[in-house]
Amino acid sequence: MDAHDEERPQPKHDRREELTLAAFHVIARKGFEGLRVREVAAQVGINGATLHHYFPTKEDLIRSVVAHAISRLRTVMAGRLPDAAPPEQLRDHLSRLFQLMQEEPDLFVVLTEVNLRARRTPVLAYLTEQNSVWHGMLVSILERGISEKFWPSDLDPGATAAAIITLLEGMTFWAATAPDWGAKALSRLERWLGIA
Amino acid sequence: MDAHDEERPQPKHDRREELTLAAFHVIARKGFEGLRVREVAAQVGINGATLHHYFPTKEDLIRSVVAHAISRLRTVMAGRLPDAAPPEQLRDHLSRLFQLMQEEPDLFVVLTEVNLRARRTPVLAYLTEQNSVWHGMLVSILERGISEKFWPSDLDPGATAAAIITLLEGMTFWAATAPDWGAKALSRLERWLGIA
Amino acid sequence: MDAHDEERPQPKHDRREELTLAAFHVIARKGFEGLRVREVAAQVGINGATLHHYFPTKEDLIRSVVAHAISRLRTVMAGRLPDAAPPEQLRDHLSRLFQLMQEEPDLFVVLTEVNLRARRTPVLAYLTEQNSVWHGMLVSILERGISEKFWPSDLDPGATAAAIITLLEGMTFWAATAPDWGAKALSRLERWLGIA
Amino acid sequence: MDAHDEERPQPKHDRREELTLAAFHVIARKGFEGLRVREVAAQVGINGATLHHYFPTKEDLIRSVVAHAISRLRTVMAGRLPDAAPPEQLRDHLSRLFQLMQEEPDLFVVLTEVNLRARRTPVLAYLTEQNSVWHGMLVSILERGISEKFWPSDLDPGATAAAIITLLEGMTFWAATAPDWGAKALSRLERWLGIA
DNA sequence: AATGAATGAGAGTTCATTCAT
DNA sequence: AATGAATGAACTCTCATTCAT
Repeated sequence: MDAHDEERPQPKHDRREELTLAAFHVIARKGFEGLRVREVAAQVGINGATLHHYFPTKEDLIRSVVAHAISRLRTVMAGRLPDAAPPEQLRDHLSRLFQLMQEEPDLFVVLTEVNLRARRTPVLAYLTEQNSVWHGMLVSILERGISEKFWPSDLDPGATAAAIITLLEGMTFWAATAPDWGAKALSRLERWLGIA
Repeated sequence: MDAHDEERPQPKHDRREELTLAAFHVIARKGFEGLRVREVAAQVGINGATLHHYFPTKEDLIRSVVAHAISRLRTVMAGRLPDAAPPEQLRDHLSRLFQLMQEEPDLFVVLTEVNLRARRTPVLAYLTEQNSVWHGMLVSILERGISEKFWPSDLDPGATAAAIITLLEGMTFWAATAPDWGAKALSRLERWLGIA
Repeated sequence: MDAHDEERPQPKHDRREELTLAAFHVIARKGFEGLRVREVAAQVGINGATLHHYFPTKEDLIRSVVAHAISRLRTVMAGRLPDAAPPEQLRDHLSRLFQLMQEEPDLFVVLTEVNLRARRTPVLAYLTEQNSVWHGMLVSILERGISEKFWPSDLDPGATAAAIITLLEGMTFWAATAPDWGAKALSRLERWLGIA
Repeated sequence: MDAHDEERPQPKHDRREELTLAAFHVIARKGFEGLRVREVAAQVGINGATLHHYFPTKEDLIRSVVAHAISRLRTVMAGRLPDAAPPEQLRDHLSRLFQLMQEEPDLFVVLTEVNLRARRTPVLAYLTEQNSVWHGMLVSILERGISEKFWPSDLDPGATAAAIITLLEGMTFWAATAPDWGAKALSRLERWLGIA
C-alpha cells in the first residue's frame, strides 16, 4: 500500500541533487577541464537544455558541486567526542578524516581541483578560509591538551596544527595513487604527536 | 665558418624554450583549464599558427612544460653534500625545497596541476613514478642515519619518508596562500626529525 | 443567475487584454527583436506556458498587439466634426493626431515597428492598406474644401494628402526624440495648408 | 597582360566589405530580428566561424553595417553646388535624396531599422545627432535664401527645415511601398517652398 | 486555468588545427 | 620560419513550444 510511495520521494528536488552528484563525479574523473554540461545532463537522463532549468549557468552548477563537497567534508570534520581527552579527540579527528579519504577519494580529488581553482576564482575563495577554521579547531584541541599536561608546554600549537593540516592536505594526492603511503605517513604523524 | 655561428646561438631552439616558459606561466596563472595556444604564441610575439611549427599539437606543448617543470625540480632535488652526515643532508634537502617553494611558487602550482592531470592522462603518469625516486632517496638517507646511530632503530624509514613527502606535497597549496604556515609546519617537522 | 456574474466580469478575456498590453509595451521598449513571451507572461504574473493558453503561438500574440494598436489609432482618426467646414475638419484631424503622438508615443513606436515588419510578413500587410483608407479620407476632405472654394482649384488633392501623410509619418520618429521639432513641422504644414 | 590584375584588387580587405554588404542586405530583407551571422557568412561563401575572424562579435558586424549606411547617405547629402542660389541648392538637395530613395530603397529601410534601434542602443545614438547636422545645413540654406530675398522674411527657417526633414523621413516608409505617393508628396513640398 | 518540467532547434562564440602563400 | 585565412567540431545558452498533472 505504501509500495509506490517510495517511487518518488521528492519528485522535483531530486533533480538538482542528481545533477550536482553527476557533475561531482565528472569533475572527479575529468577535472574542471573536462566538465561538459551536456554530459552531466545525459548522465541523469535529461536533455542538455533542461539542465539550465535547474542551473541557469554552468557556474551555478559548479557552485552547487563545491557546496556539496564542502558540506560533505564538514559533516565529517564536525567536532565529536566533546567529553574525551584532547589526544583522544585528535586521534578521532585524524582517523575519521583518513577513513573518509579511503572511502571517498573522489571527494578529495574534487576538493583539490576546487582549491586550485579557488586561487583564480575569487567566488570560491571562501574555501580557503575554511582552512583557517580547521586550523583554529586543531589549535584549540592542542592548547587544551597542553594545559591539561597531555603535551609538553613547548609544543607550539599553531605550528603543530599547521603541520597536521599540511600533511593531511598532502595526503589528498596520495589517497588514490598510493594509499599505503598515506597510511604510513599518518601513523608516523600519530607517533610524533604521541597519540598512536 | 664558425664566425657567424655566434650571431645566433640557438636560432630556433630558443623559440621552443620561450614557448615552453610562456605556457608554463599561463598554466600557473590560469590552470590547464585556461591554457590557450594562441595566448602562449602571442606572449612570445608570434602567430598562433606558427606555434604549431614548434609543437605540432597542444599536447606536445604541454609535455614540454611538464618536462621543464620536472627538470627544474630535479635540479634542486639532486643529492648534494655527499660527504655530510645524514641529518645534515636531510636538513639541506628540506631547506632547499622550501626555498624553492618560496622563490618559485609557480613551479609547484604547475606541478600540482600536472599531478591532478596525471591521474587521467597516462602519458604524464611517469610523474608519479618520480615520487618513488624521491621516496627512495629519502629512505636511503634515513637508513644511513639509522645505521650511523643518528636516529633510533625503531624509526621506520619508509613511513618517515612518506610523511616527509606528504607534508611537503601538502605545502604546495600553502606556498601561495599562507607561506608562514608552511614555514611553521616545516620547522615542526624538523624538530620531530631532530634536525632543527 | 446573474448574481455571481458581477463577481468576475470578463474572467478570461481580461487576461488576453492584459497580455496584449504587456506585449505592446515590451515591443515599444525593446522592439520585435526583444520580445520574449516569457517576459510578457511574467509581467502579467503568469507562467510562460500559460500564455500559450491564450495565444497558442507567439505570432498570435503579435497579431493581437497589432490589432490593438490599429484600433487605438482608428479611434482617434475616425472622422469627427461632420458638419464643420473642411479646413476646420482638417485642422481638427491634424491636431488630434499630434496630440496622440504626444500622449502615447509608444503607440507610434509600435506602429513603426509593425510597418517595417509588414514589408516581410504578409499577414500584417493589411496595415499598409490602412494608409489607403487614410489617404482617401484626406482626399475627400480636400476635394470638398476645393469645391467649397476654401482651397484653390489647382491644389492637387492626391499629392497634398500624400504630403500630409508623409509628413505625419515622419513625425513618428521625432515624437520621442525631438518633440519640439515635430510641433514646428506641424505648424509649418498648417500654414502651408492655410489652416493655421 | 593585365587581365588577371583585376581578379583580386584587394586580396583580403574585400572580405570585410563583402560581409558588411551581405549583412546590410540581410537586414534590409529581414530586419535585425532576422540577422543570422551564419547566413551572412554563407552568402559570402565562408564558414560561419571565419566571420568571427573579421568581426569578433555580431555587434561589430552590425556597427560596420551602420557605418556603411551612414557613409553612403553622407556621400549624397554632402553639400554640392556651392555657388548656386539657395533655392537651386535646396532643389538639388531634395532631388538627390529622392533619387537615392528610388535607387537604393534598401538603404532607407536599413536606416529606419537603425533609427528604431538607436532608441535603445546608446552606441548608435550618434545617428540621431546626424539629424541635427542635417537640420543645421537646411537652416543655413534657408537663412541665406531669406537674406537674399528668395524667400519671405517671415519664413521660419527652423520650422521649415523641420518640416522638410520630417516629410523626407516619412517618405522612407513609402519608398518601397508606394513610390508614386512619395513623388507626389515631394512635388507638393517643392511647390510650397517655391522651388518647383 | 495553470504550472513545472522537458525538449529540439538553433544561436553566437571558441579553439586547435590546417593550408596556401 | 612565419602568417592570415579558413575550417569543423564542440560548447554554453536561449527560446517557443509541448505535455503530464
